[in-house]
Amino acid sequence: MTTKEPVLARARGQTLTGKIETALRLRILSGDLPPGAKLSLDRLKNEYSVSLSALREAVTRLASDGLLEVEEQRGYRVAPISLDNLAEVTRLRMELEPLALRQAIANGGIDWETDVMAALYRLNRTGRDPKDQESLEVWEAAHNAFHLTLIDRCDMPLLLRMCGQLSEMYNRYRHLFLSIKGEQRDLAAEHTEIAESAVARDADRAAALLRAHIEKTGAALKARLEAALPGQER
Amino acid sequence: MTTKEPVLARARGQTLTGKIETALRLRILSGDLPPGAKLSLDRLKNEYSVSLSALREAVTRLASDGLLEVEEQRGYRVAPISLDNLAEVTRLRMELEPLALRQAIANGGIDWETDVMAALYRLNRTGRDPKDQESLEVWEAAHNAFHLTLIDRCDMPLLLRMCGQLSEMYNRYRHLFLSIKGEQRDLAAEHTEIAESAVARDADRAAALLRAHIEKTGAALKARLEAALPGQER
DNA sequence: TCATAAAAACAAATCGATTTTTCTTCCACT
DNA sequence: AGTGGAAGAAAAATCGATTTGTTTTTATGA
Repeated sequence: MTTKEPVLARARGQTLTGKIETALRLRILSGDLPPGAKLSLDRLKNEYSVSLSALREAVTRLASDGLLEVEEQRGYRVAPISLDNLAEVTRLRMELEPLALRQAIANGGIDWETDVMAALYRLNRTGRDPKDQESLEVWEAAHNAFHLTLIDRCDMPLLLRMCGQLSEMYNRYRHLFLSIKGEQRDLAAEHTEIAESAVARDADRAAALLRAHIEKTGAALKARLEAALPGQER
Repeated sequence: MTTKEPVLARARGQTLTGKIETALRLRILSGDLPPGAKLSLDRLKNEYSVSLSALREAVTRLASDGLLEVEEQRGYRVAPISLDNLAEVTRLRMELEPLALRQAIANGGIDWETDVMAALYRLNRTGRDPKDQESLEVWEAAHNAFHLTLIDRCDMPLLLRMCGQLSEMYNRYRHLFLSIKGEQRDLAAEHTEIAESAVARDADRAAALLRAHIEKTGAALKARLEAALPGQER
């Protein structure tokens, strides 16, 4: 549970609704609002000191991003998690991100190549200290930026939006279930290979590597989730 | 421009917001609210005799479905159309629907087969009379139902939502630019082939046929759109 | 004791009015 | 004439209160 004033004040230049949306989004992605939890609009309204109208619009937007589920006349709840859902998100990312990457390789020029290598450099130079919450956030930001930079030049707004939403759901699972300790992979090597194939215009190889990268992360998450949700059937 | 009372009264059991959403959605898809048009919330509020809160939530939902675009502090406008957008929608449908179809073929049993053949039968028995607006609507409903039935059993809610949104955008282009007169294709034969391959569990063939089917429609629409938007560059 | 139904409590949906922001017009000044 | 900017108008965002619908509780009859 976070305090309210700082969170709302931080995001400037936006509309109030946008600020609340951002604040709630962070709480959902971080697990502060756990999967399946019912949202009391009344309570949130007081917590953030806003009117129902603003709050209502914020949760409507979050629902459309798949972070909340809405039952008419019965309120909102945080989107539940499940093995099925994780499998679908993984599967769709495996299809869509390589598609976007191929297009980006076709469209991108020297600027794009530069951006990719820059994002890779920053990511590989960013350390993760399991004990330091802030370093984890910085690493995640760099990781997200790297994946986005790879595909950003695909020039397909709808596809980018889909990939963005899927990544967001993915990050929630990662926050909830993936501690760094268990990681046995050389992530840096994987990222570097992907970036270098992409910049070298080897679309087939880059797409295959990206697909495998997503699949591996998905498998790791699945293992953790299975351990955390014992007895639940597919 | 439609009258208000009947439209809102027709959709029962829903929340008021839901009714407005449905009414506006129809007007956008039919072209009654043309691409790029600015929405005056004030005018719509009076037109439908509802409060701003309800209307606001309705347009927020439509925006999240990609039918409206929102600029903060500056209002909503109907999503514009373009060759680029049409190309992206076509491309994504070509990727996603076959993916869903393969999964449906893997998952579906005798019930699914039956549903597919039933939807095919209804579609092929539904005539289109260019002069009769109602017959066009009936045909379109049958057509949508057929495509949805094909992939419904993929058991991937996120994927189905994406396909649904893309189809919706597609149907808008069809309404705006595709008269039946120019159609030189044997649509019934295409649909029949797809359905029969699917039911016969020939996933590769069914997916390829569906992909080609979408591509052909996309090409036809592109030609019409190019004719209608002269001088506009890709 | 259980089932049923009325009623009280609670929460979501809607409303009308107010505040804030953006857009437009018009005037002063160079 | 052209630029800058202030005043007014229009539109979006927000608010607090009311209405409508859902859930829970309690009382009644079999």
